[in-house]
Amino acid sequence: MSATTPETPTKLQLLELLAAIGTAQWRDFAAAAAHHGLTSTQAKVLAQLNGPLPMRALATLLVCDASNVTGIVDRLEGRGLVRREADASDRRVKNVVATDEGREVIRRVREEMQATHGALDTLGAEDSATLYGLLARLRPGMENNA
Amino acid sequence: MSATTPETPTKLQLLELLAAIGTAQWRDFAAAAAHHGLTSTQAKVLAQLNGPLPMRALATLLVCDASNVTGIVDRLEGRGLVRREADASDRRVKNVVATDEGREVIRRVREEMQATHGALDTLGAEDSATLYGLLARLRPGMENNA
DNA sequence: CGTAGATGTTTGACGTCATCAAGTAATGCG
DNA sequence: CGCATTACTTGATGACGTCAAACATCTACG
Repeated sequence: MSATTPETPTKLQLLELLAAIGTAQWRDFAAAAAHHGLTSTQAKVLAQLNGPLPMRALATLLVCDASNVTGIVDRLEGRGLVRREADASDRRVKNVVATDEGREVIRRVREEMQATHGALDTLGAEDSATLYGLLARLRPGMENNA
Repeated sequence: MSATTPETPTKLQLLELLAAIGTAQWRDFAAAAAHHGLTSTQAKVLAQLNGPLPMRALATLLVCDASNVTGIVDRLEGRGLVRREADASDRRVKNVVATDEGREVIRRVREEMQATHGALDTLGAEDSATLYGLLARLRPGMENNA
């Protein structure tokens, strides 16, 4: 057992620790994105684009107004990282697709999250598995909105 | 053992899961803040104010430009959630202090993070301790920036 | 079929967050 | 004193975020 068992933490302590890790990872992500001339929001959008996605779906994923997505995609399109394509079956929708350059940029951003990578490297295989299991149990409850 | 041991996850999987949890918690926080008429940034500032803090220190904590803090504190002060106080020993600095109302509001925001609280409640004492231990090991590496 | 209502996207107005550059005031040290 | 440093503010500018309104297209129902 490489994970020692500390005293049972307060829910508040756990919450605070979770928040700290979350913001640290976010900072790491934002810094890596900035390194490539992207805002964190732009990088976040790019990160969602595994396949073509309608504007509306993007807005839903980002939990923001659809009109907001217009501007973000405009700027990404201006840099050639993304393309709008007409949808075959519904002429109202425009599908957003990452260009080759866009895919490459987001790949590098992920690669360059040094701090996060380094931290994860300190965990052995067994601890990683344990952490993964615990977080996986947390996830569904946290994504259920009110 | 209530935590089953899953297959060893990829570093990428773990990273993605961590990101998902982080954004879910952030959404929860932002929603609770909005419920009290605060932007997430304002709530974040309020959350830092355990004691009096100079503007500059606040900017350092938020990892942003000092000029940015001016506006945020202006708006919080406008709502009576925060006060600027002259520093006794250095007349250049202004210490930001949460008012009673400010403390009350941030207390409620923390209370109302339903999703996060609910998710944490699904973990037993032992699992909480394990998670806490693992995250605590991750934290220092993630906060060391490049 | 044909129109009424729902849906996807964009535009415009507006407020907040973020940066940078410049200005003012106070500190501190030679 | 003089001069660099530090703390805070102001003003310009851009990205994000919301809402309301316009527009085209789809869908359902009579």
